Amino acid sequence: MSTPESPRPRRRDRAATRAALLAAARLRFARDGYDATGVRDIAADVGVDPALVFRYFGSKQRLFAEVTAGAGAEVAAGATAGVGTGAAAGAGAGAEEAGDDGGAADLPLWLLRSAVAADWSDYAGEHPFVALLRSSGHEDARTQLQQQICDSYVRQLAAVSPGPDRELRAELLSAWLLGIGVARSVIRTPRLAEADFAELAPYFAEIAAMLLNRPAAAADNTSNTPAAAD
Amino acid sequence: MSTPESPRPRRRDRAATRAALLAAARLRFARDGYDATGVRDIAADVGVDPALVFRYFGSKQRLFAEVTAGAGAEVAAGATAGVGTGAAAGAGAGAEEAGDDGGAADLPLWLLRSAVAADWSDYAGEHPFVALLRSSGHEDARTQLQQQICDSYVRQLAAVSPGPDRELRAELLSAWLLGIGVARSVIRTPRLAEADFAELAPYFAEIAAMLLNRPAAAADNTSNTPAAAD
DNA sequence: CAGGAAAGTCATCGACTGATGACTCTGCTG
DNA sequence: CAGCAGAGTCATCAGTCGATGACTTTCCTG
Repeated sequence: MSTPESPRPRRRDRAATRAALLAAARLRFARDGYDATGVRDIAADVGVDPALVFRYFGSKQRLFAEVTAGAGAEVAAGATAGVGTGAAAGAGAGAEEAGDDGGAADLPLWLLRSAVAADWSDYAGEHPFVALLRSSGHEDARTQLQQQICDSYVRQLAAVSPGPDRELRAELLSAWLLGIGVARSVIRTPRLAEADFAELAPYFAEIAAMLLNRPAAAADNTSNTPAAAD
Repeated sequence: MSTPESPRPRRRDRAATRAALLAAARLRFARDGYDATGVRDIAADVGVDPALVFRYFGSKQRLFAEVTAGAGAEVAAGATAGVGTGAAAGAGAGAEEAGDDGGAADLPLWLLRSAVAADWSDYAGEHPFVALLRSSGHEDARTQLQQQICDSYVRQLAAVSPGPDRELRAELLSAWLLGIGVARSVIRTPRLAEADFAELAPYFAEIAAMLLNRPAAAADNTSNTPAAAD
């Protein structure tokens, strides 16, 4: 339904057909998840016979692996090169001229924008990580997800964070980014689902700075922290 | 594998068999998701014929609906009655004597403990929300998830938060809780997956207090301001 | 134009899914 | 003991899934 089929019988082109199948699979997997996506659906989107999927990719699993590898590469490329350049980010929000003072301090905001405002129309409108989460029942998806999140989010956030426990704090912030994506597009929490980048940025920037820059927060508020644990 | 089958042919008891099927389904759905769970699997766990599932629940969908309704009720009951009483929370961490100072200020920490330290062994060891997320491909699951999260998390967090935008801030905190659960059990981020409640509580308490108590943070820092904290 | 490599199609397989209805067996009651 | 209501089982259906291999059609090349 997404790809309008042309009346012409589609000129034979191995590379183009393969790419079209890959794009259709990317969209389907992102929107419906691995299990709910059938090989016949993907082929129907492109307008070819389902057998071509196996001809070009070997199996549904391998097609999925190729899709997720591409998604991971795309996110990783953006995360490493995006900060400071501001490339490939402008979608809905208007605030694009982020101060290019240092770059490192902008990383959390750049990740937030990538999560809520970037153009992920190739992935059913969601950040690839959230889309990949739909297929988390499969080992391949989880492995890719863990590796890509650690590489793209945690490692870089930890790199701009001083003090001990900086990995834990980086993972906490990564978890927040992920949770925001899930809440917006999967659960559709009313207020958050319609918020744009400009509305979330102040809160996120303040807390990200606090979390990343402060090694060990105030440990005195033991109102109900387990004091006798250790 | 989870339910040890007794060698005796299982005395006939409609209520007990129904309850056993429900428990087995809860575990399977939580661990593997709706699609990956077969009616035959559930019946095999209990040791009865798959046809009994349809006899007692009508369809797989209705069985799933009953499971999720129970999960939602369990979470909601804990969220409404748990703060101040500290009931049904002690699992891994030993501290149960929550400071009964006010109750409202403890809500975020209570939710965190419920997410990372409560005994959810009936749900494959994960918070029901995270478990339910595995079946998010189905409308029923998403509806339940949205309703329960709004009722159990957002509404109560917004109730203890002053000022404008308190719903958005409550949803942001709810998203963080959700993201922490996903990162810990689905993605298995290394540092966060092994952290316990005591390790996370200081960070979470500080940021939750900041997010909930401050109506609108500094709105000028769209780029980066770690300075205008307090 | 002739031929062949390759792009694409067709029919079909075997396994598995949720679901149905007729059946058997158990255990309580009179 | 007889009988009956109902708990549990069996065989089976219709549909879908991923996957395979033989087939047909296209298009480039000589």
